[in-house]
Amino acid sequence: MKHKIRQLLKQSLDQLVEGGDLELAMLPAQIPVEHPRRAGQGDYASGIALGLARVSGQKPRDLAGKIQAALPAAPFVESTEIAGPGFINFFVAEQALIEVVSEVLDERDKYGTKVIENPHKVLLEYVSANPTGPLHVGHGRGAAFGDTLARLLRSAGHQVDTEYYVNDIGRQMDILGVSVCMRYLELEGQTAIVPQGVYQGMYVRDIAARFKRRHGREIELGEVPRFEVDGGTLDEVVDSLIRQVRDWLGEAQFEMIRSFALADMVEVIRADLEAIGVVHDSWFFESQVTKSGELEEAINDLEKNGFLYRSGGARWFQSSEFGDEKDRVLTRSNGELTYFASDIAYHLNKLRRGHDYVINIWGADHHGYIARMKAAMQAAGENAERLRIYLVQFAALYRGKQKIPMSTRAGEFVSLAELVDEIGQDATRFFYVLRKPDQHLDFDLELAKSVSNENPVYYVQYAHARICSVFRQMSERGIVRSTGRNLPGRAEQVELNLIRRISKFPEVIESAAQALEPHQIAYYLRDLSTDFHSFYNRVRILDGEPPLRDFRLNLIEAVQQVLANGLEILGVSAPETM
RNA sequence: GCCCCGGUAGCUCAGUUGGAUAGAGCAGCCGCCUCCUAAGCGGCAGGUCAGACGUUCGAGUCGUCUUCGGGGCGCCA
Repeated sequence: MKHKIRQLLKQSLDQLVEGGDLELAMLPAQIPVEHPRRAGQGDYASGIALGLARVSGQKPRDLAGKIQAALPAAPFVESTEIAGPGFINFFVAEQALIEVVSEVLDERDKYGTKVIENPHKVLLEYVSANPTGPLHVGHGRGAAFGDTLARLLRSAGHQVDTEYYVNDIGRQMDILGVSVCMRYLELEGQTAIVPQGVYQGMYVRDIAARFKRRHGREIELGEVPRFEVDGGTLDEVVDSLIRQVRDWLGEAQFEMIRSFALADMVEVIRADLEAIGVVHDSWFFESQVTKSGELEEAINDLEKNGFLYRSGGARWFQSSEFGDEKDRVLTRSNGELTYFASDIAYHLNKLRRGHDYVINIWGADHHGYIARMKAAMQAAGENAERLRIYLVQFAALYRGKQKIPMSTRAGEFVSLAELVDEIGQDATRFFYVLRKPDQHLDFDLELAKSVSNENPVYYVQYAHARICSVFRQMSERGIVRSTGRNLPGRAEQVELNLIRRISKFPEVIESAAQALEPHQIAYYLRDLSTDFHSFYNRVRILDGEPPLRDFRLNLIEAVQQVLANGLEILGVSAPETM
């Protein structure tokens, strides 16, 4: 409907250009059409005349009048008016609104979808937390956001592939391996040490226990040494411990434990995600780019293009050439590659798979990496514009007023799994997505638990369940709807409000998808639910005269459908009873 | 010191790319179940949009500065 209004305005403007009242160059790329805030100002309004007034040297209201006069007639427009400083308000014909109900009932779960004019093929990477511990509440936000975004974009008509990038090699995995070794020792009745810097959480014991069950017989502990952990910085102690454990167990046995821990951890994470309905299309392991040689190729590309140099025994990438604030190390002076190096190879891999855009959802703590990653893509000869990186702000966890620190290494965190256990998948997802991504999120556990019955998600679900209930009643009373969809007489205000809201659903999907803002859907559903609950309280649907009754049944069925479509995007269930 | 995000009702947050008289939920107060689910509805009250200046017909929205809060600035991941 919005597009149709815009179309009318465009035709009018074109005519004025032809008549010499306006010049083509003055026209904006997109003609503004909005919903007036106040009732009585029409269904749609455009401030186009206000914008054009200055550049064309005409008074806004005069110009608005010319535009209005040149508007082509359209059956769905009841009337137009010039209002305020020069707005053109559009009043939609009641009949056109009523037809929206039919439209929803014809299109069903397709209503509101495929609203994008030129669909893209998109690769969306999100979560990608290191497999060194279960997901915590902070990761949950990225997971809920990313998954909802994927659903939203698909719904709007884009083609989306989702991926999880796993850092499966490097020091962190060694530390995880050592941590599991220590807990395994404990299970064998030996004395183990778990100094600071080694993963402390209970989940490490669980991994060790599963390892023992599966592979306990294959491990030869031999003489367990006394581990030296004195002196040096935290990092030095940890590195020394890794060496000691490797020497003691031998590379083969250590690798066995390390790789088991990795696989086990990945499974835990996969299960954590599944518990809130998040499933990635693919999982990409960092080791893939090393084994395939892509890592070397990537570095060669940069070298060939002349953006690498050596200094202080390390190999640097000239990211400052592309707007980064300083150059970055690719190969450390000890010969090891940084994670940045394999990240470059991975992102080149993604950009070369044939998507229009590659979208990354990163935690806000990674914002310093955007410039260097885009720099690397450019240096390697790719169009960095195709890589879109979006940040999701942190979720800080509170228990009442008490802030809960979150550290995987220290084992202090509230896991996502615990959260979902306590407040459920639907409430968890809705809570996360209710905030726009660039807003800090204070997740108060006490509150989330105590107000769980007042969570907006139940308000929306309740609307859906209530409608289901009306249809159950209808069956019980043996009521059979006629197939006609006309409304006898005039619609009431509550009905029109509801229909207007339904008619906006496609616009909301378009807007939310365009802005990558899933929260718009959540707020829309809440508003739709409000309109429905109002309507429900105002009229007795089943007690009306058959023609009116049947129209209202169609109306709430349309509401039910839109609620279901919207909840599907959020990954929240649409229950039939509550 | 530099960079990113934020500051809107007592609390948690929206605010449709600069528009008309700034909204919702929770908390508070007053009403509504003989009736399809009261996890609901109606009403009241609640605001210097952190502050200042600027841009213009018009600013919660854009710019500069100040201030407060969160995060980031490594041959860590």
